[in-house]
Amino acid sequence: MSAPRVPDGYDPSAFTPFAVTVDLAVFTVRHGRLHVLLVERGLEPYRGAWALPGGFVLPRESAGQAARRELAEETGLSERTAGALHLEQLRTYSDPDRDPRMRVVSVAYAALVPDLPEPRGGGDAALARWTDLSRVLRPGTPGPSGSTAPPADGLVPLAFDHGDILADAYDRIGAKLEYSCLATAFCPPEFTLAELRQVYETVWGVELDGPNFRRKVLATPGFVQAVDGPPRRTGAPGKPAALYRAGAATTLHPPLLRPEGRTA
Amino acid sequence: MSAPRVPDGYDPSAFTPFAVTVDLAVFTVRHGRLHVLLVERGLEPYRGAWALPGGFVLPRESAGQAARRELAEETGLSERTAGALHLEQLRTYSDPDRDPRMRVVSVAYAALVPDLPEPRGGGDAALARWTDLSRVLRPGTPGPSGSTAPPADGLVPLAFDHGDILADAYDRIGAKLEYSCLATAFCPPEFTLAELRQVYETVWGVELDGPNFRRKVLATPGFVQAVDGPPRRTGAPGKPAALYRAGAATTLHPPLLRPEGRTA
DNA sequence: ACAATAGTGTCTATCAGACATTATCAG
DNA sequence: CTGATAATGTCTGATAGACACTATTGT
Repeated sequence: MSAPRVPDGYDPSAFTPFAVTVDLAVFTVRHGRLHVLLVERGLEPYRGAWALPGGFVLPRESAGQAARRELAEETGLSERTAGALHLEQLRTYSDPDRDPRMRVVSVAYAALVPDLPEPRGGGDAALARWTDLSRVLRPGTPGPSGSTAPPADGLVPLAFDHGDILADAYDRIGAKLEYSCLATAFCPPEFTLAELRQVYETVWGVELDGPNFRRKVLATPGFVQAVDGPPRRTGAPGKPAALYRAGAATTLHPPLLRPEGRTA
Repeated sequence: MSAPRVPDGYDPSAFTPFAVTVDLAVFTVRHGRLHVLLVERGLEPYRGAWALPGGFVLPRESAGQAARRELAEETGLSERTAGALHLEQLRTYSDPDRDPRMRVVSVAYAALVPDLPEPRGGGDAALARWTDLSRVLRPGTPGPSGSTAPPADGLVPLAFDHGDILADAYDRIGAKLEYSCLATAFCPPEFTLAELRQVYETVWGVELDGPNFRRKVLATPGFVQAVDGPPRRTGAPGKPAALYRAGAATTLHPPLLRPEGRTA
């Protein structure tokens, strides 16, 4: 609760001080594979290990504002551009021992961005790299496994409990694709239905039927919006595809369920 | 992030100290209506106003542990009994001005409990009351409205941003009923399908067709599990109903969508 | 011409919703 | 018997998935 509702006589200022940070799981689709933005740690502990980008919440900031600021810093984008990206609070991690130095609770956010150039911002962003998710996470990972991720097989281990956070984030966006218009956040402002379909296929790791996907998407009012301009594009063989923009809708009714009921 | 990944030379101990609390939105179904557990504040600010139960996270506790401890205290149940109740992290509220006295971030949890006796625990629980949700929240509330809830029409205003938290919690459980087995958490250990159906009807505010509901629930493996004992119950007229227990499944595939696509 | 991709049309098994029917209780 | 509730069965319109087919491009 905001105000400690405590028995009268209790000292309301006797609270335990915590540090509060935000951690970001920034996803994008590159070359048909899901990637996540990671930074290399320059300080102990976990020096040299990979971690999710993030940082402290400042004295006059909400966690959401801190997350958006960090997102702009780490991607090297302007605050204005980063402000348009999809950012969503995931959950908060508060295990007393998640940071060996002090008591830190971290509010995790998931961000979805279209395919961006390699991060080349100043300062922190210089250490940031897009990493293929399969190098960090096994697709079949049960998600919120026990505590800090164990050094699994060929995977790159992440600092702190960031492996757990990343697994949770991956689960969440996979589930949200089913009942929200979120997939458009992975696409550039104008996109083809094939590109949109590939977002689903990449995140879910399945193949979808083109015609059926088209029918479903176009039947959902407000999901996408046709661009009337010249209906062509790309220099590849095949019939040119029509372009669409993200529509006004935010949720899908009914949902676009992934094949084989695996929500786990 | 857990560890501040900051430029070398920055002092990692120069973090802003926050107080961290948990707030609980505890729901139950009483007399066919959705109720929420509220406490009356005995201290300023918002003295005498109603608020969600909650309290500080202790030095060696996770937020989840704190939420479970508070749940036990406020409901007057034993830690053991409360440990079996459904408790789920909602999101974290961190507006810098959400508490006028100091910087407090609060991790909100939603708890679902079967119909319990009026809370009569010691201390804090003495101030707790089950309150009909319609006295606090308009069903058509857009949920995460702007900032702290304005003094709406005939509604009881809540302290701090607890009106927003409660609206978010209500949205969440309504949505979760669609794709999870959560509804059984509102029921006693053994329940009839009519009781389970009434949970959906109460939370969604709709009427469902009995036979179709039955068909759908029984067709979902692991949702409910028949109790082989005497298939009777209650002293009311009508054919006695068979009893069921919650099954092993946790998610529903495919989901049980509420009528009239209103997820908003 | 051929391969490749976009888009249209069709068929079918399945499912949700509506509702009739039967079974079993209390009074 | 009457009213109420549980449980079963039936029908129908909508939908998802599979897939054939046409249209338009690059090579």
